[in-house]
Amino acid sequence: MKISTKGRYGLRVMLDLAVYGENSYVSLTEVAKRQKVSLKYLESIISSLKNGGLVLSTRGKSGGYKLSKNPAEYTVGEILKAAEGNLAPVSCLGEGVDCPHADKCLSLPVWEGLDKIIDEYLENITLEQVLTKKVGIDG
Amino acid sequence: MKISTKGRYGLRVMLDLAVYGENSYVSLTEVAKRQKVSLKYLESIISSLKNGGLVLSTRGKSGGYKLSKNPAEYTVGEILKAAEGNLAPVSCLGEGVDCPHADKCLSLPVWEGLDKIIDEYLENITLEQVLTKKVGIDG
DNA sequence: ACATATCCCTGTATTATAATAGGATTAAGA
DNA sequence: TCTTAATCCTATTATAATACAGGGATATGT
Repeated sequence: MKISTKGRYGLRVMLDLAVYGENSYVSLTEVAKRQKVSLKYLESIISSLKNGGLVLSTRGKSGGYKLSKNPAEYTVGEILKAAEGNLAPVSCLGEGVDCPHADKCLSLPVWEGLDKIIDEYLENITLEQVLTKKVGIDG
Repeated sequence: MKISTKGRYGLRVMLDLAVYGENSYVSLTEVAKRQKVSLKYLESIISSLKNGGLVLSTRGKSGGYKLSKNPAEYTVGEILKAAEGNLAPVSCLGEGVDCPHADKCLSLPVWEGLDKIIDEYLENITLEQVLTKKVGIDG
């Protein structure tokens, strides 16, 4: 039950862009140095965020990436989903999956409920809250 | 964010023992056939459940495994923890881990909160509830 | 004694994830 | 035009998870 590095680094990149890219584009080279991850690995991760429309980019001199909206408008859930692809705790809950044993699977309701509470939790935290340390462990 | 096969199969073994081992020991060979998993793989999984005291065993003829208490007395959380080792969504939340960057890690509160709601959810479902399909997706 | 089944250890093939590297193409600013 | 940096593609290495196999030792009921 681990969040993959794609998800974790994806969130860190978004936080980095929120901090350092408020009115300008930030080059990935800078982000990679600050986050101590190779440029090449971040490249593959941010391409998912780009495809999901979570970040904007320009090429060339003084180019780079920046957020496409305000930190308060992102949920951690949408960031992790864009970076990881899928947050479902079992593969049989993925999009378009239709397990033939679903009707007699006793465990399935457990995973469905787990998926639901994870999704609800992550969709109710905004990037802004993470940034300003307003993420409580209670409530 | 996937539950590993150890956790999933561990839960299935416990459900199998609850159904077929109410007043006798069940051999792993039987469980393996029913669950369509190799005996050897199940062997390694059930040894964790045995070490955690979740199942009892006897060797020899008509030996096998059975639950050590009533299905209503197990939580899904304790079963998954015994089978998987650890349910924390990031490794820095594991037992005895003390990350030196914890104080300035913006993401950490997110993972702590996630860990907490996952744990609360799984600790509030009993094996009995799973068995009798009393696991609701709501509430 | 014998068959059975746990217990335990090593080994192995496959697949996925993690992390990086190299290089070619394209767009944009100075 | 030159430099910079995204975009995109393939490839490599290391590590972990998945799933199984073989075999030896030990305990147990008949």
